[in-house]
Amino acid sequence: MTKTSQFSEVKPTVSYPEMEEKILQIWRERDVFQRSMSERQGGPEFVFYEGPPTANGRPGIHHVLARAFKDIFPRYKTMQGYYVQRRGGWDTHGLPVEIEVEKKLGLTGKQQIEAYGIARFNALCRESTMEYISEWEELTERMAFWVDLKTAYVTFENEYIESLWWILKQFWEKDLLFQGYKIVPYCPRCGTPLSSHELSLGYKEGAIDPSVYVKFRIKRGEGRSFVQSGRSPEEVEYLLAWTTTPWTLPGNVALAVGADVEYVRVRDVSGDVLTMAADLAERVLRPGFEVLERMKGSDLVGIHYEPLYRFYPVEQDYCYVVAGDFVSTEDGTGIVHIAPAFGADDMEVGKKYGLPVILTVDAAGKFRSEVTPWAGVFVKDADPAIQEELASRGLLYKAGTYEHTYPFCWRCDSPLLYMARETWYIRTSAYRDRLVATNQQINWYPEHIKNGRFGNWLENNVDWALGRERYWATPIPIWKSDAPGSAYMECIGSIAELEEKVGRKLEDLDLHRPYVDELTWPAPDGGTMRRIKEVCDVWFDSGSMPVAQWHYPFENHEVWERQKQADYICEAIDQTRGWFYTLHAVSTLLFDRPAFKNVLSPGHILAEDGSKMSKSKGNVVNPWEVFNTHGADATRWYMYTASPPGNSRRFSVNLVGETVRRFLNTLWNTYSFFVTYANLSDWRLEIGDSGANAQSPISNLQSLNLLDRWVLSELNRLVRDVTFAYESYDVIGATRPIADFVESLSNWYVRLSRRRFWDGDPAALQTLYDVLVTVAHLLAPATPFVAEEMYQNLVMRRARGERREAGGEEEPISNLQSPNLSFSQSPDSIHLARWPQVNFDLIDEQLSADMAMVQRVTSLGHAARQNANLKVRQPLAQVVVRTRNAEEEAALRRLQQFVLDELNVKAMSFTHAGSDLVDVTVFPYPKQLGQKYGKGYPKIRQAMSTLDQADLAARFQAGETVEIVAEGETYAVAPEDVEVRVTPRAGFSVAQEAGYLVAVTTELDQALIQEGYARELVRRIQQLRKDAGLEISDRIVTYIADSELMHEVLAHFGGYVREETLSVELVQLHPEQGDKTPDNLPQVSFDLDGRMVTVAIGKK
RNA sequence: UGCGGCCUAGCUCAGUUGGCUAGAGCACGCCCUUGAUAAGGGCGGGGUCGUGGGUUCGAGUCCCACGGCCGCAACCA
Repeated sequence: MTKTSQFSEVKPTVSYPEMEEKILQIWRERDVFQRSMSERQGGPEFVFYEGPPTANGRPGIHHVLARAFKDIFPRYKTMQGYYVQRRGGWDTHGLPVEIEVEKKLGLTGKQQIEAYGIARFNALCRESTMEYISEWEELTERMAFWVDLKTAYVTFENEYIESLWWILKQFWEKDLLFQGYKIVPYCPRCGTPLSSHELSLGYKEGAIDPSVYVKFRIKRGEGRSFVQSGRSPEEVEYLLAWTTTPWTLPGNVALAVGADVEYVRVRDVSGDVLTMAADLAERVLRPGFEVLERMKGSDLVGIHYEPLYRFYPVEQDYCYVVAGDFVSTEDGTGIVHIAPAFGADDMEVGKKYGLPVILTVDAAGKFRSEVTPWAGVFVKDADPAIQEELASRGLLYKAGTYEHTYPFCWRCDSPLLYMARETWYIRTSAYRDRLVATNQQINWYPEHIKNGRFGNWLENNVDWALGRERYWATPIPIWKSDAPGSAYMECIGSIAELEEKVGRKLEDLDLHRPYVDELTWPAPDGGTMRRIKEVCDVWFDSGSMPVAQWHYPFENHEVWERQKQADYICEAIDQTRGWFYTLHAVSTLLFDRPAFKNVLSPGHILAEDGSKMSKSKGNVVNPWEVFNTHGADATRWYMYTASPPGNSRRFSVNLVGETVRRFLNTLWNTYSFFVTYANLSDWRLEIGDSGANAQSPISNLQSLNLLDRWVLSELNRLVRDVTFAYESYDVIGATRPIADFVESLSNWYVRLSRRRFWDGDPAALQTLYDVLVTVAHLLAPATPFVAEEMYQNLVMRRARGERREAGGEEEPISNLQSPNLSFSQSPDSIHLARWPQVNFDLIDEQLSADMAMVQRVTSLGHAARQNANLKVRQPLAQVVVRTRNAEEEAALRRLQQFVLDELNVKAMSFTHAGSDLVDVTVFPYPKQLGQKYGKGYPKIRQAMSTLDQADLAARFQAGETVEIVAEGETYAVAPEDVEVRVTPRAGFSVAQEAGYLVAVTTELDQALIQEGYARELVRRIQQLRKDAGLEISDRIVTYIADSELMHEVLAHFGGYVREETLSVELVQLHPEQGDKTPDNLPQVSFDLDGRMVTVAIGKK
C-alpha cells in the first residue's frame, strides 16, 4: 500500500470566518439542509414552529440569539433520526409596516392615508414587508440557522388569510366574537389610538393636573349605617371622591371603595357630613372634624347617590357605591370616581356591575353636544369651568394641583386621553380556566415562566381586543347590515362562502382592504351587507400560524395531522404576552390543547457593560461584525454558554473573542495535532471487518493504556451527559461540559500522551481519532461549522479514499460514534449523520474519580514546587502525598507514574499519622456525625479536640471505633466518621487543599542537578531545531561549547540528550582551548548556573 | 405600585437533595517540565455569598422582612 496522507493537513491557526465560508459552500453544493429534512422523512417527527419575524426591519444581534437557540434542537433531533420540517415564516402585517410607509410618504395620520388611497397605501405596505428580506436570508444562512425560507409561510397571502377567516368563523359560531368597549390611550389631535409600544415612548414626569375633591350627595334613606346613626332625614350627606381629570366627571356612573378599607363618617367644620377613607381624613379634611362613625368599605357598597349630571338618559340602575380591588389609600379619599368610558379599571368595574358607558367626548377630544355647558370644548380646557360649576353647586370640597407621570403623544406631544373605543373582542376570558389548564401541559425553560409571568398573565386574562381601525392587516370577515338600527351580521369563513354571498367567482381577489370592503350583498332586513371597518391585531396572524401556515382546513390535512402541535418553539422572553400567548390562546380556544409542548425563552441581550442595547446609545452590535471577526460558531457558542438561557447575557465582539481563544482554539489545536501525527505515522485507521461481524475497533481495542481508558471513559460520560441535557432542553448542560472535556483532552490527555503520538502508537491515535470524531458529533448542533470541518477531514476524506480502495464495501468506523455505520455509507455531512451512542462499558467512574485526584495532586505538587521556587525542569527526588483515605492512596499508587512524570520527581511516598514528619489532627465529618447524632455533633467536635490527636489518629487508623464522652453522653465514632489530617514539619515544600497534602523534597544532589542541566540542554536544542525550521524527523549533529560544566553532564546523560534531540553525534568543544562553534550553523548561547554555554546544530 | 427574575472574588458566572476548607474564566501578580497550541501552560493573591432576622447540630442553599438592579404590567382615581 502506498503511503499517502490520510487527512488533509491542518494548520494550528485558522481563520474561522474563512473556514465557515468554505463549509457553507459545501452545504450549498451538496444541498445538505434540504437533505437533512428529506432524508429523515418517514422517521419519527419532531415539530418545530418558526415564530415569524418581520422583514421590514433589519435583523439584529438579538435575532441571532433567538435563532441560535431555535436552531440547536432541530439539529440535535435530526441527528437522533427525527424528521424535522423546518418551515420559515414571515410576519408581514401591522402598524410597524404602516408607520414605515407613512414615514416614507410623509403622511401623518389616518385622514391623510385615506386621502392618499388605501389601495395604493397597502400596495406600498406589501412591498415594504420584504424590504430587508435579502439581509435576513443572508444572515440566516451565515449563522447556519437552518430554516426553510423558500417555502416560508407569509401572513399576507390569501391562503393564510383564508385560514384566519376560518378560525374567526369557528370563534363566531362559538359566540366568542363580540363588540365591546376598549379603553385606549388616544391622541385627540391625531385622532387615533396609540399602541402600547407608542405609549411607552411618551411618558413624561412632572405633568401637572388638577386635583379636585368632589362631594357626591347620598340619596335619602340609603345605607344601613346611616339609618342606624339616627340622623334626621333632612340632613345632607356626601361621599367624598377625588379625581385628577374633572372632565371625566360628566361620565361618572359609580363610586368605588375598597371592601376592606376602613372608612369614617365625619362632620366637617363646615357642618357637612362626609364619608371617606379613615387613613386619609387627616390629610384631606380641614382640621377640626368630628368622627361620627367608622365602617368598612363593604358596608358602603350599594349606597346610591345623586348623579352629578344628567346629560344622557340612563335606563339601568347606576350611581351607587361599588367595590374595587384597585382602590388604595395612597392618594385621594379612598373613594374612586368611576367613568367607564375613560379608564381601564373603570371599564372593568362597569362591566362587572352592568353600568352604562357614558361617552361624553367625541373623536377630537371635545365634549359632545349633549354636554351642553361645554359642548365643543376640548376636554382638558374644560377642567377649570367644570370645577367652577361644581363649586357653584357646593359640590367641590377643595381643589389643587397634582404632579404625576402622564403619557403624551410621541408624535405631536398632546396629552393623551384614555377613552373607550368600540371594537371587536375574542372572548378569551370565557376560556380562562382552560388556558390555565392547558398551560400546565407545557414545559417551560426557564421553568419559572410557566406559573410566573405566563401563568399569572393567563390567570388575569382579559378578552383579546382583536380589532384595529387600520389598513394593512387581515380584514375581520364580518359583514353587517346597514339598515337603520339593524344589528344583523354574518361572519364569513372562506372565499367560497364569500363567493356564494356575492354570487360570483372572486378570482384574483386580494383579501385585503379596500378590495374586500367593496364586496356587499343584500341583507335580509332590507339593508346592504357591508364589511365592518376593523382589521385584525397582527398578533392574531402569527398566533394562528399552526393552522394558517398549512392553509388548513382547506388543504394539507395530512401535514396538519403531523404538524398540529409543536414539540419545540423558542423566542425571547418578551414574547410571553406576544406570540406565546396568542399561539396558546388560539390553540386552546380552537382545540383545547396547547400549541406547543416545550418552549425555551432566552433572556435579552445587553451591551458589554450590562446596559441595554439601543440605537440611541449607539451600543448596538452588528451581527456581521461578529461573524466576520470571530465567525458564527463562536457567536453561537457564546450565546449558549455565557449564562443560563433565561438570563440576560452581555454581548460584545470581545466577549465572543474570548470564546474563540478558550474553546475553539483549544479544540482546533487538538485536531491539528492529531492530524499532524496521524499523517506522520504508519498508523492506518482501523476499520475492522466488513459485514455482520463488524465491531468497532475501539471496543475491541481494550487499550491497556490507562490514559486511553480514562479519556474514553470521560468521553462516554460526556456523550451520556450531553445527550441527557439535550433531551431536557438544557442548553448549558449540552454545551459547557464539552468545553470542559476539550480542555482536559488537550491539557491532560494529549499533553501526557505526546510521546506516544510521536512514536505513532496506534492505540493512542485510534483513541484520539474516536474522541475527536465523537466530539465533532456532539458539537454539531451547537457549532455546526467546526463540527463539519472536522468531519469532512476525519471521516469524509477517509471515506472517499476507502471507497476507492475497497470498492464501496461497507466498513464500520466505530460504534462509539455511530453503530453499524460504515465509511462507505457515511453521510457526506455530519448533519446527516447519527448521534453518538453511549458505550456504557467504557465508562469507568472509579478511573474518572481517580484521575481527578491525580490531577489535583499534580496541581498541588506544582504549587509546592512553586513555593520552593523549584522550576519543573529540575528533577526532584521525592514527592510525599497524603490522601484522604486508604482507597485513594491505593488508587494513587496505581496511577503514580502520571504524577511522577508531570511533577518531574523520581519517587512517590505516602505519609500518615504517626510519622515524625507530620503533625496530626483528627477532623470529625459534619455530614456523617451530624446525621448520626444531630446536635451532639458540636459536642463531639469539642470533646475530640481536647484529646491527644496522635493517639486518637492511631486508634482510628487501626480501625477502632472510639467512644467519645461529651457532657455526660457517650458517642461512638467510627473511623469513617473522621478525617486524619497531617501536616509535614520540615524539609519539605508543601501545598494542601481539601484534605490532600502534597510535599516535595527540596534537597538536590549532584545527579539531580546534572539531570536538570541535561534537560535544560535538550530544551535549548529543541528550541533551536524548531527555530531553524527543521523537520521533526531530521537528524542533526550537535556542537556544545563549555566542556567544564558539561563534561560530567554528558558523561551521564549524553545518550539521553542524543536520543531526545535526534543528534547522531554530540561534539564537545572547548572554548578555553580556542574551539568555536561553526559560524554558519544555527546556534544559541545561554546562561546555565552562571556559565555561558553555546550550542549549535547542523542538519545531517 | 404590583408581579417575576437576579444579587457569590475587581468583572462575568458555577455552586445538585442543606454537610468536609465556596469554585471557574477574565483581569491582576509571579513563573515557564523536550516539536500540538504564546491566540499557550502553571502557580498565586483576592470572597463576613446584598442586609437583617428565623428554622437547623449545621445555611450561599430553606423561610420571613428589607435594600439594590433588571424585566413585564401599570403610572390610574
